[in-house]
Amino acid sequence: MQLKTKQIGSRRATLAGEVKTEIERMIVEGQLRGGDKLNELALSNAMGISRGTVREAIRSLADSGLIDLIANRGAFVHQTTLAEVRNLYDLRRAIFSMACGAAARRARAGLEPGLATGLTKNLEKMRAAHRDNDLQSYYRLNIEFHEMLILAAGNPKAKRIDDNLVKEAHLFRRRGLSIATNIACSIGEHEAISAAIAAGDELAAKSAAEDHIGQGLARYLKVAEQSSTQSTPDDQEDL
Amino acid sequence: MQLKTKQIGSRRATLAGEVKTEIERMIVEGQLRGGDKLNELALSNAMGISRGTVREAIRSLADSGLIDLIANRGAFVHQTTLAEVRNLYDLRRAIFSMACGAAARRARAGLEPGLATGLTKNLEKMRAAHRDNDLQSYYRLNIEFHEMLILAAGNPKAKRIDDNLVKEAHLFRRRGLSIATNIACSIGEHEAISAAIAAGDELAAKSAAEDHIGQGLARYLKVAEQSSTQSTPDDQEDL
DNA sequence: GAATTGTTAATTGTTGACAAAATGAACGTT
DNA sequence: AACGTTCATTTTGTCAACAATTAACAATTC
Repeated sequence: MQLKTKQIGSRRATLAGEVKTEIERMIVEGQLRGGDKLNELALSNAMGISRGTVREAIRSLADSGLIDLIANRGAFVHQTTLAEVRNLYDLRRAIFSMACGAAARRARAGLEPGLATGLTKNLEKMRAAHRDNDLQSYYRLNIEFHEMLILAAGNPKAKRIDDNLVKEAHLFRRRGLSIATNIACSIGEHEAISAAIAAGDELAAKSAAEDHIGQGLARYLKVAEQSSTQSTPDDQEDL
Repeated sequence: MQLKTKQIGSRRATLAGEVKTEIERMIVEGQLRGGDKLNELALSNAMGISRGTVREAIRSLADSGLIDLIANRGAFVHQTTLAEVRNLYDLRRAIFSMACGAAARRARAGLEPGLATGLTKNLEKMRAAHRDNDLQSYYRLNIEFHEMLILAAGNPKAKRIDDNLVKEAHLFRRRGLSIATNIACSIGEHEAISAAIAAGDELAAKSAAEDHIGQGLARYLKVAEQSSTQSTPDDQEDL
């Protein structure tokens, strides 16, 4: 008899870890914005815990790129510039291309059963979401598509890095906008990737992936450009 | 006249930061090996500082990939497996290729004056070091070559990620071996990269870079294979 | 003798207190 | 008004102590 009941209820591993994810959430969801200072005392009071624990959480978050640490002055939410966004996308393109190539290779070798069908199913749902104008589903499916691929590459580190890159890019000015506007521009690109994977064509998968991220940057820049010229009010809801 | 020279020489910003680099050094130089536990109390005693400071240093190091954190059990030096080495090299190839492409583009645009001559000078010295069998210089020049290129890409984040990847790959079994044996196999590859950069040929630079890292992995695996089959004693000195 | 259960020692998690540095306001001088 | 100085306040850096968890080992049961 093997009972794998590791955690009753929803006990936590450590407090600091919980605080870390909470701070990360606050940043990604826009509750904390680029340039904002993370006051240790204020945070610890707000959360009802000790300052040291908050400090530990901040430190463990610092290397991800979301937070800048300045000695004796504190921690600040990183302010991503346009130039950095380009650099982040360059990195992401390189990594995602590598991942899709690896995924194609592994699929061809039979190491990723269900990947091809998973991708096509995702595509169907995405077309449906587009037809129904269901932005929320579309957004979720888009993330799922990328996740399936980068997981299929069999390179956990690549996923971790990519996740961090996405989060950091997300910090540039008003996010959200790009999502709402870019809807449905990328289904064709997804189809190209999916087809290459299904065919087990590594090179085609790589170039389709590169193209996709490149187009994504172009769309992103276009929207960022627009929103910066017409002085939009702050938008904060997102998902 | 007072120019706010707060830190002359290499004075520290914070104690925890110093401890961090010290622990990192211990790991990279092999004083601490994969699987070893980082005992907070022992480290703090050895360094003559408080446990909390050591703890903070460990936490800030955890996300780099060098250290695994297990709740309530402590911190352990990450044990890199062969499969992980392959994955790390896949990532490194993607990133370095991207970087060399960007460097070529920027060089063509005149944004990186001195890059081409820097590379050729490095190559000359490297040939000399090879001729004289000066391993130490060769090793240093090799790092310098890569550094020049990844800096010329104008993507600081790429450099940070690449540095971490190298460190983590370094953790696989006995390092050092690969360095001693692989000497001088890669000058030709460096020449190809340098030529592509000088010509401002982005595509050629990318493929030369990919080839270089790919060959590097092949060499690495060959040596790792050898050393694992003949049960070598521990080697620890390195540089 | 092997496995399970108490019991104790070692280690990590968390907290509060003190020291050092930075911030900002009041103030005087030019 | 601009600039520097002083000084109180705020905030970060470091430390030592306490609580909670894990690991080691003896005691007990079958």
